[in-house]
Amino acid sequence: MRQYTIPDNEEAKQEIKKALKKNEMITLYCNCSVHYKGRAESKLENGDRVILIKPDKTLLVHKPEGRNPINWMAERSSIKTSINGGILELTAENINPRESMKISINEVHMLSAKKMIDGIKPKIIGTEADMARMIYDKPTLISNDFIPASLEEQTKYGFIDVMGHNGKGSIIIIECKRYKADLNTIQQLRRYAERIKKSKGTNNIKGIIAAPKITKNAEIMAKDWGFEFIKIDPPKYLEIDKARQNTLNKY
Amino acid sequence: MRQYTIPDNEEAKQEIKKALKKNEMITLYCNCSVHYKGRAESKLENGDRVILIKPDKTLLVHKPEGRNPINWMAERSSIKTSINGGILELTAENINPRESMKISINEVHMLSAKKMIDGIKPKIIGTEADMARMIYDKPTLISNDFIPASLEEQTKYGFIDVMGHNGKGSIIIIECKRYKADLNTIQQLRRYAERIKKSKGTNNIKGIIAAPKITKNAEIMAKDWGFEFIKIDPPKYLEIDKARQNTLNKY
DNA sequence: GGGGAGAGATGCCGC
DNA sequence: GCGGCATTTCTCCCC
Repeated sequence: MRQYTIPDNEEAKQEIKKALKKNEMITLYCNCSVHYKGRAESKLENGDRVILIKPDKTLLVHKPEGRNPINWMAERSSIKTSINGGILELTAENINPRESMKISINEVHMLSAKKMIDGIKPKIIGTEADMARMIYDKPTLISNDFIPASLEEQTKYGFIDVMGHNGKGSIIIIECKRYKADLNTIQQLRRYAERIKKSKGTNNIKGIIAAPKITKNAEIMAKDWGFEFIKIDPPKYLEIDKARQNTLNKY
Repeated sequence: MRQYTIPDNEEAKQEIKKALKKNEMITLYCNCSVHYKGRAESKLENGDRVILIKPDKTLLVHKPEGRNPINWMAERSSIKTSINGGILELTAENINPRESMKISINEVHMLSAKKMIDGIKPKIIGTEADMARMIYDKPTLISNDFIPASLEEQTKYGFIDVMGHNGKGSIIIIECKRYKADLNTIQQLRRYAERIKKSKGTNNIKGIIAAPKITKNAEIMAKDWGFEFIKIDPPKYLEIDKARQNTLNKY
């Protein structure tokens, strides 16, 4: 762990070089301007920022507000340091997509660098895939005659969250949304329905939207296309655990 | 600017409290685990992380890789500190959407805090809106008879990038994409076209996709629906400046 | 605040 | 690599 408060730019440059070489996590508090050119072009005038350079050479420029970096470079960027007329310059380059960034630092308020280890991945529950699994495991959430057949089925035109039938010749396809179904959701379902109609040569297809909420316009469009909206919340921890247990108990 | 290397947890707690009160930008290098519950549920086991707490009370937990935080809380979160069995705990709460986070910190490797000022917003060029403006200013990019009428217009049919006609009774609607048009793009255009057909009672509508690239399937679907794909790149700095100058010169 | 759509979206998985 | 799509998406803008 190395820390420097208000180093002069030459000292900062040396420390950054060292830390980059060692693949350390680098944090800079500074006043800087940023130019980016690549997928678009952007110019950010002088202001106070926090710069994060990660061991994988992801570069983030953060303002004092907001969740997202105001500028960034994707991982594996090639980062160089130099001093030009007293200004500390960081340049970063990427190929594919071709992009470059120049950060002009007037003053470094603070610099820290440290080796970091973290191979841990988070467990997340309550995603759309979890919803689909819940419905697959408990089809009565949809209807008493729903018989699920496949989960997250890959078709050429996208994957269908849950697919099945009603035992009376109707194919049932379900699109899950973890928050709110919108126009896009209906279009998605419509695209699947059209593909199946075409490939199976049947009109006997029932489309279902499973979500906790739906926008007004999406509801109208769903009705227009004969789709049904069923209010279903994404699962919580315990329900998931129970469902998994049930699945395990079956075998 | 205050910096502390390997403070004990009690000292770290006091400093964090102070910095929170002063709305400073706080950075923590630490080993911690994270629990999140709200829009979903997640659990992240112990590892080395960088925690950023912004003056607007956005909280970010960053791993040594990747552009996005592995866990976060939206701005205005209410953050509290405590020590429990030697573990430094940060809890954050938000209402609307209801969410909470608990970070359990084993050891603080480094802590820094500083007041930051930055009201600057970036200028970005090369967005979809820039593309639409470019086409509006130079309609021959589309065809020799295209007469643009509206730009980025909120119609009751939706948000149509560029809309116009060909002087011979055909309505022309253009959907721009700054990178690659996909199935979604076609569906979007299709939705607009359908709504206009319905409300104007005409079939004389030409849909155009303007983008540098298009996916294979999107191209097939576009042909199915009689839409035309025109390869157009988003504008660069100089072209934009020229276009703006032209627009200015007109008035 | 809801609804709709873009973003320098990112990230994941399947082919 | 492309393609399709979810995301604790975020962010902006309009109604």
